[in-house]
Amino acid sequence: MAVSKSKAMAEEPNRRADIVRAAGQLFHEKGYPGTTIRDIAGAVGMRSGSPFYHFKTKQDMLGAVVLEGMQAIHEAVAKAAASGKSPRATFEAMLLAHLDQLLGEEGQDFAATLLHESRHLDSKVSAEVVILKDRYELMWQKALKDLKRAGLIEDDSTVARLFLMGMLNWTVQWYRPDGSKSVAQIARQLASFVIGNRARA
Amino acid sequence: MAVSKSKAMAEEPNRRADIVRAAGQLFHEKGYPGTTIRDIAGAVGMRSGSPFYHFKTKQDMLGAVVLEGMQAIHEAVAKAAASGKSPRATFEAMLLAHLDQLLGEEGQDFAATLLHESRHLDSKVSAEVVILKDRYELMWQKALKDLKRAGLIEDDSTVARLFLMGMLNWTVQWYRPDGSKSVAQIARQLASFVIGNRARA
DNA sequence: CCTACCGATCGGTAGG
DNA sequence: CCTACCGATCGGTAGG
Repeated sequence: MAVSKSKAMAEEPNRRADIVRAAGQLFHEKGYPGTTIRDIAGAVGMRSGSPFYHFKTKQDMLGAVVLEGMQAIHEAVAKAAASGKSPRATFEAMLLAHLDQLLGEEGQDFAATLLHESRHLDSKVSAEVVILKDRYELMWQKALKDLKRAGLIEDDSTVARLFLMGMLNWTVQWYRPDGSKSVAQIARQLASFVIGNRARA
Repeated sequence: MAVSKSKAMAEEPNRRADIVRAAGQLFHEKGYPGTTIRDIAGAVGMRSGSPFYHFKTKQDMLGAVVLEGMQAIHEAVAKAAASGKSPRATFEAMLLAHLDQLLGEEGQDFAATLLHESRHLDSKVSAEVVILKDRYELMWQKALKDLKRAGLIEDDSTVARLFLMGMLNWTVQWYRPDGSKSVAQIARQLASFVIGNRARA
């Protein structure tokens, strides 16, 4: 609650952002149709009619969550992809970035909602998401191509990329923050699983 | 089953089974909370109150779908596991069995609903499903152990099994029956992806 | 952002 | 399995 001084971070209460965060959490937990406006309002201390001051419809809330998740995960992974390290180190950094968005504390539910609730989007936002997703997947396809060129994997096909996405995205189903594995450990193990240990330092 | 004599297949209209099938399809398409009793009733040509002649609650319908899916996929994979072939061939047969249940025409939506809508189960059926799932996953853990013992993979840990489950179960998100890959091709490619081609005939 | 409310739809039931 | 219906809840709105 540092309101005055350098109100850089804990800014004046951004209620819209609060709603998006609460909606993301609830959409992830209970699914989009299983979440009510009253759930969301309650989670941010509002009455049931008030979220509509910030969003026109429930659909728009889903759109905001999904688009925010898409942007965040793309940005994080793109940064890792451009880090200029070796193919293996770059790949591992990308894995970590993706998992961190998906499982970490920050964008957690944005990305998870993106992956599992996108089918409930209406056509307008949906079309936008498809484009962004294609662009995102291209980054991974390129990463696989680099790994193959370096002789670290054998298969850099589209299906191989989908296998990889499956391993990454399925973590949502089993990862627990209080479990025995950290996100970084999982990323490392996944890299080894895909590449093997031939090039292991 | 096997009621009278030879009217084995196109039996007297089994309305309960019709409801389970329709419910599975709809739960998979629109999610459990997004599916209404009226949707299900409509899909089998009933009025909205009639499904309750066969099931006490909507929850019970979900339970029936999920349990049926669990049983079917377990049975199919157990059979493949016991085929007595080489570790690699057995593994590939198990992959195919799992994918066939998940993506094939038969139990299609049962298994898919199982994977994605189980969180909406109430505690009673949920507990039962957890037990069955553990038993199912044990089969896979054993398959990985056999592969490692045969020198075909390096990592047979729990997390490795979860990676594998991710690759398998994520196919629901992208597989299309009219696409360029058959289920059998995907199973084969997945085996190669995990094992590599060292032992390839 | 709240109060007060609307029409629509939901899961489920009684009675046949 | 249908007809007819119930109370509860839903997404959304008007008016302040």
